[in-house]
Amino acid sequence: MNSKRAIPTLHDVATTAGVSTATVSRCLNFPDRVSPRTKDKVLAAIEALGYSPNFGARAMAARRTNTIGAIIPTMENAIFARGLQAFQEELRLHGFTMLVASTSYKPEIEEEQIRSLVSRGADALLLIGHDRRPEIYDFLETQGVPALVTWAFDAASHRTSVGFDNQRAMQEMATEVIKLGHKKLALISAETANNDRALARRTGIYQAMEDAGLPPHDLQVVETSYGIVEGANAFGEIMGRGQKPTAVFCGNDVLAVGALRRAREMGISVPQDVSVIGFDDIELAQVAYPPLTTVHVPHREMGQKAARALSRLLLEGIPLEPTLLKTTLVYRNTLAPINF
Amino acid sequence: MNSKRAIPTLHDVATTAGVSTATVSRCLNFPDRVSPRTKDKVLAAIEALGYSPNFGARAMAARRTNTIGAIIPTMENAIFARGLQAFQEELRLHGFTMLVASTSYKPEIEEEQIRSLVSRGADALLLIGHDRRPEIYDFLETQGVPALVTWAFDAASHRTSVGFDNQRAMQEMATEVIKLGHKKLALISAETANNDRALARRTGIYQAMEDAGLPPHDLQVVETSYGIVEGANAFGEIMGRGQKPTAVFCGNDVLAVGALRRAREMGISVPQDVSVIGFDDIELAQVAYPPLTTVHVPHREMGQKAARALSRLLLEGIPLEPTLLKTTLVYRNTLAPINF
DNA sequence: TTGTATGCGTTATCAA
DNA sequence: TTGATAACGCATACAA
Repeated sequence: MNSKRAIPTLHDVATTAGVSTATVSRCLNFPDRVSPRTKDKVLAAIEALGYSPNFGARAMAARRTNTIGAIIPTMENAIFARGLQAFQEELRLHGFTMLVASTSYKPEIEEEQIRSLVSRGADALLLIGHDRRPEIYDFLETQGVPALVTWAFDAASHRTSVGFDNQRAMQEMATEVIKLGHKKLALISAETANNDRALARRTGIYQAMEDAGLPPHDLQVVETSYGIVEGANAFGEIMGRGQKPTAVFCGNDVLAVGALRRAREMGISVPQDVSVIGFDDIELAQVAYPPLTTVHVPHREMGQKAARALSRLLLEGIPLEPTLLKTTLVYRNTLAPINF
Repeated sequence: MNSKRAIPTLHDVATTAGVSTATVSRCLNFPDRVSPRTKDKVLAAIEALGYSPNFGARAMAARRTNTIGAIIPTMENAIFARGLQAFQEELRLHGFTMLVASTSYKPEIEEEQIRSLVSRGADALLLIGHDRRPEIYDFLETQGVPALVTWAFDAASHRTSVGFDNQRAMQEMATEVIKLGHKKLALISAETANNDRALARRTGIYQAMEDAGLPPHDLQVVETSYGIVEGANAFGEIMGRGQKPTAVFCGNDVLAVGALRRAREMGISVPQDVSVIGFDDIELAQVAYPPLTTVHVPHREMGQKAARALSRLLLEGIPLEPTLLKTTLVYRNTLAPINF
């Protein structure tokens, strides 16, 4: 009649099953190194008591957790969802569990989350982009926690990454847009302060303009935080000015969808009056109206390869190696030649 | 010149600072119970060594983790994002950390995740909906882990929840739709098998039809898994049949957006030819074209209240109590009277 | 204010 | 195949 039974431990299971704790432990971790008879007894005891192993104790004794942490800027939209999903699925195949944390794009929070996951015993970490204080990398090193950067690829960085070339991807798109006759360009960018992807994408446009003999300085840039509403407002701001662009690049699809929405509200036709270009090719891009012309990022492939690389490192000691993935341009209905 | 320094522990910090481990521990947990002088020494040592507390050891010694687990069906879309964000923000205020896990709407995976989070020492759990095997609740009880159900409110259930009445919400909407003259109704539903929210929403429509003297049996129901594409296909299926409805309810906004897309592709005008109704009122609903008429769910409020309830339980021992939140109907542009 | 000593639940080494 | 036992890193009751 105890109103509060204690939480069952390995020891309780051992007692109930009439064996030693070592045997119970083996039963859980190396089932074949234990006789069928004992195994049955133990499993029965586990079931009867509702035993669940204590992760902390296990981690401490085994010195590993089979857990890999993923730290992403935001869960609020689908940008990272598909890639993470693939990451998790692949990890699972190798016996690892994923732990996610988000940072709201704030470096302080990211550091906090990194420490938190390391402290929780993450065997490795998945990070987005290269941009962070060197102290963090030092910390990870002294803690012996390998980290893999994704969503970006920077040959110059000595940090290994599995990602794509943000600059080049955007540059390709911009080059096409310029070929179509667009000269007056604008960009709705995510904040570039602590975001190397956003920065690289902007640089890509500059580069394309330069290559085409257009003065990069003419690019109208509006930086804004994330969200459909923010994209809409930025678009309104740009189109409310004297010098109206004929093509508006967006740092990602979410901002682009916001832009499309505001365009509709303002009575501006896309792509007749202005072209709008996204980035990422998330599901939203297909269902936007009009369907969005954008840069396709191989999110699933990225997540999967990242998971494989990390698993192989942890399981077989195979070092991480830089992997560059290809992006492609997806033409839908929001981009038209200038002499439409 | 060691290529591999060991990970610093409390003991290392103590040695470096020339104090005992107890003092270092206090320094971390009760900074004011230690003299400024020693505190400085200790903090310096921590900094110098790059020390980070071992969560597992700490959890084991302290018998709590200040961590609350949240288990949601999916992270792939924004349905749960806003609520979770609010949940996390509020938890943070009370000193708790949120751990998220997702289940892909699969009961087996949910059970696995529940065990995993409990084993990780979660002090409490946030769950979505009531629907799960009683064994799970028993397990949580023997483990002493309180769980709070959200996204649903069932007065009949003895499990405490902070949520809204899915059936009533949908019933209200359906009643309005019927008042507008619609008699031929259809529903694109999420799979109802292990989803009490989806089930309740469907029941709500049945109820409204019955109240209005319409035979519930006439409701055309298509169940589908989650996603914009799935919603589109379901809509196509419904509109391809002989008996075309004049109003199509959707189990959530994501499915509805898919329906809108397919309608456009099929040359069907919304709401002139057919009305489309969503559920949830996520950001997507506002930017859909046409903007979606839907049921607004107070996601942020729900997350916040859930966090408060759990914090108070854990911190002050105040028991959880059932909380019913109100939903509202949001009229945008996808619903029109039948004699349009 | 500080230190000592013990225990938390598990794994893993070593014997049996 | 099994059992005894020593870590693992930390918090805390108690003593100083």
